Amino acid sequence: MHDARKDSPVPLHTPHGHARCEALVEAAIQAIADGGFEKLTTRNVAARTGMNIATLHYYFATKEDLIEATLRRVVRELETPFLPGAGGNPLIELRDEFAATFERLKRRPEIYRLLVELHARSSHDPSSRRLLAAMTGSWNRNIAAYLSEGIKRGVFRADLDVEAAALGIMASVKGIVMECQNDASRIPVAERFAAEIERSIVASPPPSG
Amino acid sequence: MHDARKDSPVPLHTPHGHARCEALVEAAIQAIADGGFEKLTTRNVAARTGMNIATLHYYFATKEDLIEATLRRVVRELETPFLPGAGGNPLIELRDEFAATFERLKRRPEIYRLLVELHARSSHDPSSRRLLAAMTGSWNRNIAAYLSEGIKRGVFRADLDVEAAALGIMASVKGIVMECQNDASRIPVAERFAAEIERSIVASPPPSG
Amino acid sequence: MHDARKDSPVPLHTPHGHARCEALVEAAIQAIADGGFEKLTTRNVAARTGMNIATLHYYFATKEDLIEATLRRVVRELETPFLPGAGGNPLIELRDEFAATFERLKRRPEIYRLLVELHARSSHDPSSRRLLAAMTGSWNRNIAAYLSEGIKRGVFRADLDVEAAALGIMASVKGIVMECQNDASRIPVAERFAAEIERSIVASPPPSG
Amino acid sequence: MHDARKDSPVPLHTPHGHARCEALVEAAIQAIADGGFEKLTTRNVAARTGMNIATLHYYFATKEDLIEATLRRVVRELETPFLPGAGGNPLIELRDEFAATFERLKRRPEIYRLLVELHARSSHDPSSRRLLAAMTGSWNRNIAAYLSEGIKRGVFRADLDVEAAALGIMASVKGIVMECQNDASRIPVAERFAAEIERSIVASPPPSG
DNA sequence: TATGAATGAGCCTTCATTCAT
DNA sequence: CATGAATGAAGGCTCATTCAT
Repeated sequence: MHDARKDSPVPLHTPHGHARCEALVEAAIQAIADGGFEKLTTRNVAARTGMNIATLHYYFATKEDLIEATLRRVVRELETPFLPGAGGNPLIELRDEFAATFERLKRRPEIYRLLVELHARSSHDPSSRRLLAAMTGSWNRNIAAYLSEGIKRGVFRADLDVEAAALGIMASVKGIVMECQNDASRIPVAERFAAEIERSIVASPPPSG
Repeated sequence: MHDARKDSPVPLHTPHGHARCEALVEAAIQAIADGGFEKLTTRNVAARTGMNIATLHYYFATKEDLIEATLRRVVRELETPFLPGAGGNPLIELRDEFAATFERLKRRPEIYRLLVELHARSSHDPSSRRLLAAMTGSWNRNIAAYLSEGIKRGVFRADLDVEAAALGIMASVKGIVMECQNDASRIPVAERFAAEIERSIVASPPPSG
Repeated sequence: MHDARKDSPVPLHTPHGHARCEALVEAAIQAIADGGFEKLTTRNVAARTGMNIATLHYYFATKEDLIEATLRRVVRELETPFLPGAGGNPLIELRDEFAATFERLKRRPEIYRLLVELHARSSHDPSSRRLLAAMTGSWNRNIAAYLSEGIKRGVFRADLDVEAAALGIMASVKGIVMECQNDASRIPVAERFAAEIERSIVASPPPSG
Repeated sequence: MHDARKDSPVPLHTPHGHARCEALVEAAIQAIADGGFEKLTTRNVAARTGMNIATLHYYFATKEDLIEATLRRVVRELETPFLPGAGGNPLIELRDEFAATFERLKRRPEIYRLLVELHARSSHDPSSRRLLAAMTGSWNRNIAAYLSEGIKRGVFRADLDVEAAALGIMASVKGIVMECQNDASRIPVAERFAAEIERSIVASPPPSG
């Protein structure tokens, strides 16, 4: 969709240069997580890496470039490896969906902070909107794919509204993130909610007997 | 629920003064909706109301004061009138919950833009966090209350995990908002998802026959 | 020199109005003593008296007017009542000169803070310069007068350089003020210095015998 | 005596940078001399050097930093080189004390304007107070040292109250400055006063014959 | 490749002053 | 007389960006 790895405007000849870009992006993630976009200054980011502001601008010509690279990095990190291929079990995939969310919420909350910031930003920044749309679109397709597959296999309810359910799963994940972001103690409750969603999607066992 | 109208630091003697404060807050809402907190400048807000920057500062001593008043206003506007009193029908209330969301999403999307910004901001701003926590807490209690009432009346499933369901409903609402904010065409799909949630909560009709 | 009591631009019909002017001037003295001219704001002064800024401007059209009135008040307060008339004893007057300084340094240090501010200000403000010149001039004449009188009476050394001594006494007073302003513990030492000045001016007792 | 050259918060790598700091400090001296602290604005100082305001802030992070450096510079310039070493003649040193004052009063009056401002400021600014106290303390010790030395050598009166005399000399110098600052024509008179002080300190010649 | 130095633009805030009531 | 409301003009400071080295 985008012309590949346009993260840095500078041709990164050396691996050293690549590493510095990564460091800057990671610093930007932390900076935004710490204080939102308002507090994101090139000085701050550069300082976090021990680099000079001018050096930062050498790698990212403009602040906007750095932000784009940062958000792209967030999105990449968020792309859970769905491999709904051959032997993929749709139910497992659904569970993984939620499990990955909860896991990341505990281990790398910054990413979700940025996800919320990305949503906020997408309302007024076309570039962010495109990025988010791309991410949401592919995520949505993945979910729809394994839901369909699950229905075909009889794992999920036959009367499932796939489109609505796909949106619902994404919405639930995002909503859970918002609900738990500032209060980790709500995670267990959210996990019970996730389990309930699964149950409501899974096909009723055939009446035994 | 909130401790009085401390929105403005200036004792508002006249209704005229009150109106100007309102105008400033509304302008701030639009400004944030248009460009996020990054673009929220006192100049911008003042200009939108035709006032002088100094006049803005006459009503709100600091930018932070204006932001607080603005977020408080958003929260107030978001407090859907739950009237779970006497004849309140829990199922209707649940439907109203979603209906109000969809309605506002169409008619006054700015408020939800700000809700997302509020979530983003709450990660690093204690004042926002408190405000959001207060709002979420009271919302959560309201939902839990009508879920319990519904169970008692036999409208909702007897085995419902009230706590998880309450969180789930809030998460769904927020998730739907995020999903539909930049793409109104997704609203109908989201409505189908909302209907599905209702169904999964409502008690199964007794097997006829 | 100045056309009398031009302290307030408003004809003070009522004693009430006069009292408020006084209050404002006193508040200004305190404000300047507390934070120098830099911190002298009309708001601050008005607040100290419980008045509105607009009320202050009713009595003193401009900030400059208030400052002038304030400095004039300081000068007036500083004019020690020299009454070198009839029975005036020049030596007593000299002692009173220093005594009054030390007394005021303890009891009303604000006035000397303002005196130093007045000197600082006189370097760049013509109005202050004129005021200070007038004060210094009359003070100088007074001192010279009683020095001359004292010489005539044989109380002071006959070979005294009156002009230099008059300047010296003023300089000493001002210098003592600067030396003791921030360190009251130096006052006793300064008093010994003052006594020494007296001694060096007084006529040597005729060689007895 | 002062703890290093912390005048600028920026590590001055180049002599060029050092020169610009000097230029800014000198411009600040002129600005304060011209209009007092009230007229001291970063814009004004920057303009006097032809620099940008942002450039000023590159060298001095805050206005306060610039002021401190400026006052420190004044103090440094005021520290007359007393070299009371081996062959130092106490009487010469006393004369130099006054001579240096009169000389500077003619050649570089700005410095004394700032000295008066420093005294005014020291009443309310702790940093200025400390600086002034340090300067006064070391000056006082120097004077006391050569007075004592002079007494020991029989140059000065044996019954001299060293402490009081030291304070008196400082006070006289400061008072002379205040007296002559706006009226250079008074300098000759002040010089006669200074000569008188010398005389009153010097030991009486032994009665000849 | 890296950085010290520099800057134009802009931001939040304060201030003296005015004016209708 | 007195004051609430309003404002034009600054003032201190920050920021993204540039450029010579």
